[in-house]
Amino acid sequence: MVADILIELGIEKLNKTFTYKIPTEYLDKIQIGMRVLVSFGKQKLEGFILNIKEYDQKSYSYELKEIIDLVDEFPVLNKELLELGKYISDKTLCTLISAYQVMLPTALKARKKTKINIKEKSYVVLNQTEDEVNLYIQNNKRSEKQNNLLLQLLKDKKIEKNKFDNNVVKSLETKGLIKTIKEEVYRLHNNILEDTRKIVLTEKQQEISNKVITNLNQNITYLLYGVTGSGKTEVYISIIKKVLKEGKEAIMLVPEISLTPQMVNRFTNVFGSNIAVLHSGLSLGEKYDEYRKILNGDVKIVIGARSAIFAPFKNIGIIIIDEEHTESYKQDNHPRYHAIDIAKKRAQTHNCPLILGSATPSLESFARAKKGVYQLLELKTRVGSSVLPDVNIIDMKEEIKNGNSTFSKILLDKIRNRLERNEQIILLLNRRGYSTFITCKNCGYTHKCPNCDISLTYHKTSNMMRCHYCGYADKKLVICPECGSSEIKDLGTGTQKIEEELNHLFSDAKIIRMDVDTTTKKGSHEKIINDFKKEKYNILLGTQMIAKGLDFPKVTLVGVINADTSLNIPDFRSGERTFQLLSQVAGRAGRNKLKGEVVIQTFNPEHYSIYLAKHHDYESFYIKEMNLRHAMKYPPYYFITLVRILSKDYQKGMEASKKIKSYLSNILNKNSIVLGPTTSIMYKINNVYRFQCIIKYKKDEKLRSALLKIINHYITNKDVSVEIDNEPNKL
DNA sequence: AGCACGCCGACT
DNA sequence: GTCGGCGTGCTC
Repeated sequence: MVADILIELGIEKLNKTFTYKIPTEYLDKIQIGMRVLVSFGKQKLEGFILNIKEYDQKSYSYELKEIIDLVDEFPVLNKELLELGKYISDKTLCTLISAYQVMLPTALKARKKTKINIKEKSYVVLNQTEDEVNLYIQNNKRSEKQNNLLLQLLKDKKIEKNKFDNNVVKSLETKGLIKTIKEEVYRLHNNILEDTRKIVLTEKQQEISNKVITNLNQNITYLLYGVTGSGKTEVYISIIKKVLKEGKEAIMLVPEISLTPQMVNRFTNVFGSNIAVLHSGLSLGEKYDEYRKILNGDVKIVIGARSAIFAPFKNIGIIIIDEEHTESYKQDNHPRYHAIDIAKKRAQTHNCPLILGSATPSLESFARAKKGVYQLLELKTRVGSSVLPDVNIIDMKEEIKNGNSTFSKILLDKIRNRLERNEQIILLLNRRGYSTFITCKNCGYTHKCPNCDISLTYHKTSNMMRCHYCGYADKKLVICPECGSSEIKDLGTGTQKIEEELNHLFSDAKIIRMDVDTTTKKGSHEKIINDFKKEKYNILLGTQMIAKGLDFPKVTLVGVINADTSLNIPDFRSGERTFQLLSQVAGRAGRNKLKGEVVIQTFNPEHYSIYLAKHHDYESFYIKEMNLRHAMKYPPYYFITLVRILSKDYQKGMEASKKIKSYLSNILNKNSIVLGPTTSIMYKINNVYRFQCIIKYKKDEKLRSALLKIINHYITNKDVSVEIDNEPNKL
């Protein structure tokens, strides 16, 4: 027998299998989906077995090598995952091996290095019958310690080995009375906090839950559109309960950022330790163990970020994707899969429902719901006595005239007022660092990154200028290198600067800042949230990471310092992003009995993304934005594929881009549109120039093969590389 | 990815 | 003459 092996190397040229002979001693153990060790050229590599077949000698003109070793006892890729990998590689135009690798935790990837072990604990158990042991104890009056161990073992059957003196254990072992066994232990345990809050569903929540529950054996995609604070989680819990009762399993995705212990705790309260949690904060060993809990059938629920969609359950009863509009559900590096897409595929294979939940669904999803592709479920009101907060929009053009720059008078008054009442405040500024850029007042020179050609951001704490794209850092300029002037000014405002101003304005207030710079250490994110919740601080100031899912009952004021930062990004989704962001932060205010208020500062008060967020009016926003998308031929009316061309050489990159453009325009359908080539918004990152062509199409059966041709053509080109991004998040 | 083969420049 | 540069091609 021989086996077709897919080698661990993730390059296009090796996107095929190699055949190896199976040594007879492995014949009864070997299975498709297992990892094996093979010699490949001069090197030893791991690979996945994709096929096992009879050895037909005449179909090979060369001598086949033998498999060196089996890596696994059981397949790491089951039938479903093997198929799913093909789907991913087909959809995202990646190699099959990278599709398989992305589905697995590091411990189970085919890779010669990284070995992550199963953690084991040693226990001692009796090695003879109870009668024999009792008899021994009778006759062994001299050794009290040995007798104690045996007596305890008679009672408890199994005891951790290190609880006893090693000499005692050893001597009993040599006498054959006890033996040591090893058992797997998981590195992570859900610490279940007792929470007596009983979940009582509102009438509306119950209705929605029932609707889904009555169709649990159908592959329906639901869009659960529920305003912030409407209690979507309670609905999820009630549905999962039913799914477990039916003996099936549940996958729930939440954005990485809202995957906090508090969030998980709401589930452990109901489901105990029946949950595996998967997120990027875990160590490789911990991730492996959470994964093994699923494999071993020890849990029926998995809660996690994007990659949890690959949880190897065998009998999925429901898939839930909360905050479905979240960008990070799409992986932004190769292979660029979208978790919603994978979820649909898996829900189909398991013939189960998929629920997409959001207060601000992506236009694509809402459009599908309107068309009836998804079934729309709505939660229009908040739970209990809490109501949606009042939103004030402040025109900063007016404020500037009155001499107020970063803070409007109204926002300052309201902050002061909350501080007096001892209520909490959240302030959002979508830009980290101290100032956005530094300019010479005399000649207009701006300090830019030499690798990426974008303005460096001043970080006051380290007194350095930093590039937020490549990490380049430089000392702050004192003298302009162009004209020698010392009239250097910092413009634009980052979170650091706001923090400083707030400290100055409200010297009694305790302020905590949360952005990428203060949350790099493991657990720091968690600590900030906890401390704020415990009211150790009055004001939480942060970037968009504070917008999602957090629930602080004492917050009655949310301020958006500059709503325009996300609006001014040249991307067709910037309006949608702004609306979502404003709605999400506004949703942080007044989540309890205390009424909340929101202040949005902007230079574009007349922009629909801003004034419609004031009225929490998603539907009007949807209509307005859809008209625009229709007129401009953007999603959801058209599909978009981005072809990105990368080169260290500007000229070569541009030339290749032009060739690609003309090739595509010629070969694609007449009603498909090819835009470009242009330089990307970030036109140079880390000294690599970036160009792009955008393809807009409704249906184009020639697109796939055309893209494959382009990829294959540029594999051999050492100066130019090409990336394809289907349905890109960002242009 | 790594490693061998191969064909041109400056060196003990 | 040869050591070594890295371009090209192959790995069951």
